[in-house]
Amino acid sequence: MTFEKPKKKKIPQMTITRLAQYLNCLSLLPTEQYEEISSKELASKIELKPTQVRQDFHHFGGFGQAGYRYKVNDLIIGLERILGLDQQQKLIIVGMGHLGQALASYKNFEPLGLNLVALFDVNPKLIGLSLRDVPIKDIDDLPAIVAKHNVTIAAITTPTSAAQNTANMLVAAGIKGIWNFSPVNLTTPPDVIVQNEHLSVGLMTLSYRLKTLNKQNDGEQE
Amino acid sequence: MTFEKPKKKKIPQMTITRLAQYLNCLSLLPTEQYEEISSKELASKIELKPTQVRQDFHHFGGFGQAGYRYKVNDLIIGLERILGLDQQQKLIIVGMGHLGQALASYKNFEPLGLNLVALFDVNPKLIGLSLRDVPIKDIDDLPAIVAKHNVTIAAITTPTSAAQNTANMLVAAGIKGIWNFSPVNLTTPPDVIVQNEHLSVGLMTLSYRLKTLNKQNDGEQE
DNA sequence: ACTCCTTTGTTAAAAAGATAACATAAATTA
DNA sequence: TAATTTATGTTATCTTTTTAACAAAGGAGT
Repeated sequence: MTFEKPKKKKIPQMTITRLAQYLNCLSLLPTEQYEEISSKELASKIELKPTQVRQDFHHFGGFGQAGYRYKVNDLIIGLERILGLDQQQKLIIVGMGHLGQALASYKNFEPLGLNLVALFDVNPKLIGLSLRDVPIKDIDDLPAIVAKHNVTIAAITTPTSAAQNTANMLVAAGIKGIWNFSPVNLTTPPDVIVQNEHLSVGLMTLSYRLKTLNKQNDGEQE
Repeated sequence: MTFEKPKKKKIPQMTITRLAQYLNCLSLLPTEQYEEISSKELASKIELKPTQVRQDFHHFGGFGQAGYRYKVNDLIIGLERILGLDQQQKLIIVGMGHLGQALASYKNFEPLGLNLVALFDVNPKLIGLSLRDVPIKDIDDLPAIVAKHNVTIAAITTPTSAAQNTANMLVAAGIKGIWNFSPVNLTTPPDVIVQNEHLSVGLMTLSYRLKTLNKQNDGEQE
């Protein structure tokens, strides 16, 4: 009912990840068809058990009441609030290679309350151009732009070799959260949050799961 | 010593993820400087405790012997083996938008034992071109190419609306592992493994962490 | 050669997380 | 209107995972 405060108890990291998954899943639902949804239905879409969903919600007091199913809209609003997506934040992307361009064209930032302010690169040929009306700036202008627009989040999509230097520059400019797409484990001050998006880790996990599945099916031959 | 079999005990999912992180981290080390590494050093790079590292390794019998530090090369080889990266596998990418191109230019596939065989798209203007000597093919040719080269893994980088159909096609073609970059929760048979790379989930997590950090610093006002 | 320090492997304890069981409440049907 | 079904909130139990403690083993220095 309240979905207000974590009540001083620690929220498990995995719960937060799942809340984000719930929200991602819910926002993809056709709104006409799904005005309401049960924990059972939602769980099945993410391959979880209904209890897990309810327990996750319970950390925040729950989002419905006994007997009713959840109202999808209430869930979305509540989850957005918990995840801090109700307050608009400013975002930049550093490194306009393929990956940076991919991110810049990503349409789902605005619905998440993220406002893409500027893009950065060192390549003079790119500087001055725009992607989706967002200008590509010289990396030297970064501190000024971050300060001017009060940017809090930055995505690093530079080559590996430039990642740590970029991070240093971002920290110096006052960035609070780094969304890191480089494989590097960045060194940053404790008050700066780094969210790693190490693609190779996902790929390795997939490889492992494939291998173990095969072993099971093959009767563990080697 | 043996790092051979999981000994019938279940390996925690998080352990696998960490093994991948260890490997990612180790492969970035300058080889001359780091011939050996201790659990303490490795742990600090990923912000873990040394015990965690040793416990993770212990599931596989360990990689060193008491008194010695780990030999980086032994670790790398052992981890690659556990993760199934020692056996070459074939990979394709479906969807040659920015993200697909980013993936295709990703240089770290080969070191992981992944062999990028072909790229696919529906856009006639792209078909026939090449990226890093890998040809872009018509999506209609997918089944034949998968069968011919014995491709096991496919990355989905299509638009959201095409993701499920693409998955269906991949499954029909005999793909065993799907590396899914679309936000959709795909429906697939149980013997097909889906590794989701839901970017928005990472972003939401970052947002949450930023919010809670601020709350702590602000003394939980609101 | 012996002691001290460092380091890993291993086992045991503690903490955390997921699952199940149960109480409560609304809607539907007889 | 009462009974049944379906649903969530909540608490308790059980399982998993992490952390700590300890034993074994090599290397360095005296």
